Amino acid sequence: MTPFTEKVIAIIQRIPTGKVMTYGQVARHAGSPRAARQVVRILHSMSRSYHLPWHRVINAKGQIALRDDESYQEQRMSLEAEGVMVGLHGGIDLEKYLWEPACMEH
DNA sequence: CTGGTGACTTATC
DNA sequence: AGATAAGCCACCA
Repeated sequence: MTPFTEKVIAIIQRIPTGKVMTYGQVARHAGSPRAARQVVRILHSMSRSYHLPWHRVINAKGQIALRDDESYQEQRMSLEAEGVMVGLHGGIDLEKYLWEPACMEH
């Protein structure tokens, strides 16, 4: 287990219910602003082994990263169950649901 | 070490 | 605004 992976896991586990984070944010808080893609790989690898709320992690466009897929429906359902309103295109109000661990942007 | 990869991100058309 | 291209980083074979 690498430090970066541990950080990413820790950050994702700290996402509160009803909130979401973008891959870029997770990567930035993990120490590597450009490692969003690596975050994706970690989610793929760890989500099945660890108890990670991967459905609370979305892309920078504020939409569910997955396309029309079973996993997409599952993620969308999970988010709605937590109070996050998801549009037909997986659109999510980042202004409302985006969560920043330290709120250092403002 | 080299190359491949990925649920991304940003910049250009 | 939607599509394309290139960049980017950590991990793995």
